[in-house]
Amino acid sequence: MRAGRIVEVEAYGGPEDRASHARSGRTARNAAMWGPPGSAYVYRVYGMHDCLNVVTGPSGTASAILVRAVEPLAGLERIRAARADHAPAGRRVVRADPGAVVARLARIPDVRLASGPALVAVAFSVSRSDDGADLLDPGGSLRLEAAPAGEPALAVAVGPRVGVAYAGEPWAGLAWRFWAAGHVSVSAGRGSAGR
DNA sequence: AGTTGGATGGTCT
DNA sequence: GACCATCCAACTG
Repeated sequence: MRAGRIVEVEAYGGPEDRASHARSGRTARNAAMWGPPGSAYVYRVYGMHDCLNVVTGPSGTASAILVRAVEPLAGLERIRAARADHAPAGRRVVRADPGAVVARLARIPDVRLASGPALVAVAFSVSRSDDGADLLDPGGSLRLEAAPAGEPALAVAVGPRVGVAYAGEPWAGLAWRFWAAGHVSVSAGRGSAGR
């Protein structure tokens, strides 16, 4: 079993949100965004990366929470195996030295194995076949669970969403990204504001 | 340590 | 035909 704690998310709305995939209305790609709360919306970006969202609004309305980073807590071996086995979708350019890839993965600390939206999907083997899945089903292979009772709450920082400048204002500037303040597992990409 | 460019193809214009 | 809710490698300093 693999498990982790979500430490960074972004909120996306319906057709009115110019940064949301729902901005062009309902299509085959984004149909899951109109699904019931607690279901998954999984999409592919840049032709190679899959990303996991949790639908939050009532059925018939579009919404999604993008899971941007997870702190791995259990199943580290399996998470590393998933990272090692992962072949970038459709890649044609062969890596010069496969050994270098293994060495690079070995240098990544446990806490940073799922520090990015596409990395979350790889670490937990989420793919587009999970699109529409019920994440609240206790028997499901991919589940969203409440934090254990008594676990101290994390301080939450807020800021603008990453990579949505094209949407223009007010959408690009909305502070709809939420992360655990100062947490090591938060993503730190180019467009990202970091921890 | 920080910055830049390449990969890649489905989706929408 | 252009864009894209990203990641990694290869640079520069």
